[in-house]
Amino acid sequence: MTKRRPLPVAFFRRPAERVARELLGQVLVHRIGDVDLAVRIVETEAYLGTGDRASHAWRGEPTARTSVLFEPGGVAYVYLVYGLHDMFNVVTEGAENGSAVLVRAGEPRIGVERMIANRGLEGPVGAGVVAGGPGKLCRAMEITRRLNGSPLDRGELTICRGETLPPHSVAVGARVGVDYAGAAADWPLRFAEKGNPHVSRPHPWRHEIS
DNA sequence: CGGAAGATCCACT
DNA sequence: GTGGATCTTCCGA
Repeated sequence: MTKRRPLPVAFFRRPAERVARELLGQVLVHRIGDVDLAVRIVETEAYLGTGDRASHAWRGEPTARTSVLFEPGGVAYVYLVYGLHDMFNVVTEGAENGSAVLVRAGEPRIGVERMIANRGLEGPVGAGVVAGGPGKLCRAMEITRRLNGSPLDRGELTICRGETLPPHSVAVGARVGVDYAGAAADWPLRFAEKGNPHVSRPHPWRHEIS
């Protein structure tokens, strides 16, 4: 029941780093029947695919799990980590390199009570508790592997036009939880809205443009 | 075909 | 700050 316009696929068919940065401030909407759940995206990470040891697609060849990473940008890549948590990503660029953007945190906007219930909590809750983390966001938004490969410019799960953050509002740092990735672990591919309390965790931001 | 490791979260010390 | 939960995926043999 949200009157918003989904971003066109052209938005996603650009370099992952650019998409990750510009996804901040946009709105992720999950329409379930006639009910909407929505969060404003406040934290993302780019995964470059081929050659990026932190990426599931770093070898450059699709596998059973990663086949949707090698589809043209604009579809969802949802997978399970640690046997417990779903992770929601947006596939970017063309079909060549398997790049994607992980959505790490959102600011609850629509359907907040339902999201709180989905997380097994009772309101009111503090900032970042409901969707401040990739696993928490998926749980709150009812995003599961069922939506793997789903288009994001139409249908049940969409990313809609919100706002575009000015450069001075964006913090940049190293990606979280990828220590195994060698040199790629230090690449500055994590983006967040500067100072937003819903961001998943404090981190030594590498460039805080003020 | 076995096993190691994982883009996390939560409870507990 | 540390450890356990939980299970799929993928590599190497």
